[in-house]
Amino acid sequence: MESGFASPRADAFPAGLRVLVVDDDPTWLKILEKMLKKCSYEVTTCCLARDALDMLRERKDRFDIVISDVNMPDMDGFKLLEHVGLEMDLPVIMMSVDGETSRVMKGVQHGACDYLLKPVRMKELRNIWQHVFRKKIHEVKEIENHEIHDDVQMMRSGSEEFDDGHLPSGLDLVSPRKRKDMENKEHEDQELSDPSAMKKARVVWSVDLHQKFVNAVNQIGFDKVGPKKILDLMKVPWLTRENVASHLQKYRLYLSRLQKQNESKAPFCGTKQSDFTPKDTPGSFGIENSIKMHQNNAANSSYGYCGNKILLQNVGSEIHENDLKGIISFLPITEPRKALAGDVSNTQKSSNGSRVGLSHSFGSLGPDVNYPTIQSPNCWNTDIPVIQFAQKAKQEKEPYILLEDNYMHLPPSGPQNQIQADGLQSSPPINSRPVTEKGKVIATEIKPLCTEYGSNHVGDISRRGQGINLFSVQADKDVANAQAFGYMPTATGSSPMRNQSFDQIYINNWNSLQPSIIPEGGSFLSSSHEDLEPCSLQGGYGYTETVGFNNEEILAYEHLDLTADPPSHLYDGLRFNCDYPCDSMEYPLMDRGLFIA
DNA sequence: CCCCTTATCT
DNA sequence: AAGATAAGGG
Repeated sequence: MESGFASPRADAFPAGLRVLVVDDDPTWLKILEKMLKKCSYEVTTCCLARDALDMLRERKDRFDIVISDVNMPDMDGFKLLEHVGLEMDLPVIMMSVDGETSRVMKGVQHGACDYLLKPVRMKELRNIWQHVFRKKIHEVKEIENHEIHDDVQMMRSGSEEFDDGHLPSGLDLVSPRKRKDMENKEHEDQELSDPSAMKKARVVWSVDLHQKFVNAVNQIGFDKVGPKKILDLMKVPWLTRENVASHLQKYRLYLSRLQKQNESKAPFCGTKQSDFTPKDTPGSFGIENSIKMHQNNAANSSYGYCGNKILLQNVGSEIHENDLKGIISFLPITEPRKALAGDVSNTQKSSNGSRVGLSHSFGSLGPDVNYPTIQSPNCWNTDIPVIQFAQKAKQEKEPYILLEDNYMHLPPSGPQNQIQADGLQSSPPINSRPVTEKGKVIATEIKPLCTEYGSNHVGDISRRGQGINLFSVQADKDVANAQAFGYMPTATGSSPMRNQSFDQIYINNWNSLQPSIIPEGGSFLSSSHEDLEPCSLQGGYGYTETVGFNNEEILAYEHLDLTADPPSHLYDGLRFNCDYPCDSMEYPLMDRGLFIA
């Protein structure tokens, strides 16, 4: 299904939304451009309405939305609006300094989908995608009336387009459901014309999304998190505070559940892996077991919140371990490097009665990372993480927003999973030393990922911070990613993983990051991973660089006075140091899991 | 108000 | 179970 919205990264919608800004005042242009870019939109500016019109005429599909000032010398904004409305089907947002009702009305009458008052606020811009989205829904619904689709089926059948992680073109954000008949049409139309009446599509917290979330949480600091802050840091325009709040609630819930689990099992930990095993919903793929093992093992390689805490601490924040309410506090401080994978069963058995087994593994983070490998042949699939979600989506009755490519990747059937999984699995982890425990689990030791910085930072983290099992199925993919990344800088060239599966993982992963890395360039897709590679390495691991930026700065920018240009260095700094990709790379090994238990 | 948390609903 | 929404509090 084609979409009018040909954003490079449909799954990252609305990142990459192509906005044309028209304003005769260059200062405003600049401000708006920056603000819009901060929303991860792709911005084109134009100070002449005529030029704008020309551009639009030249290629109607070059933009998703137009924002135009009302008062312009060469052409009245309304005129432009009229033309655009007439000649192309683009949502247009008008703006002006005054909010005179008649003007606004005129704008709306002429077909403006919105009317903004200057100074325009970030919030408003962040939201403009909705107009595109709305239009998109219209289209989808229209199509729906003619074709019968099962959404999941559709996704699957079209999976070739999606599998490569390249634009599935379009807002498959709305999963179209089967349409009964025309009876509903009126209802639908009503929905369409009145978005407020429309059932909101649920946000699916995909791996990537959750990753952003966790990164944000980490950045903020555990004791200081709040939905709003997280939202701001995540820089996902379409996300609402409520979304985040809800997710946060679940996240906390999950963590506390985890804690309890750990508390009760810890004394005996190591004695029974299965005790750790959460009750997974039985699945038809037969991967449940491995997943469980994953989770268990993953516990050993996930560092939860603490990492960042400690990082912050290192940078001067006054954070004490007990600040990590219930998250870290329940875990004892462990000596680093004490436990290697090889010792796992050992250490666990000899645990001193306080979840040491778990902690030990954490302790090994810095230099030695316990890395969960999967034995089951069909569970090592980059795409598998989605399964839970995908299944859910399948049975879900309401429209789902499938925001990340992961869902698109879902292979049609088990076998395919297996194939990929096998492929992946056959590539042994780097420097790995597999250790079997109870004949089920293979724990693999991984050497320091990034020794240069690892000793400084990660080392610290591991030393003091013990984590929680934030991993689930999804985590494994991410661990893999982390490893892939981690190894990049110091790769000795002998990494088989890199050869075989790195690219795939890497690309998959980066695809979803792209919008935030290249908000400016315009050519999302053209950026191959070669382009990205350096970025991931330098920016990704530049802990010291990124740490300097914090919320306040971001906010400062956001509240930037309109008369003044935002300091470009700051802006750039934000973009390159603080944006998601870099952030997310800061702690490549941490917090990469979803908390689906 | 705005934001956060908790409870409840779907 | 995962997310939305309502309710209550600072």
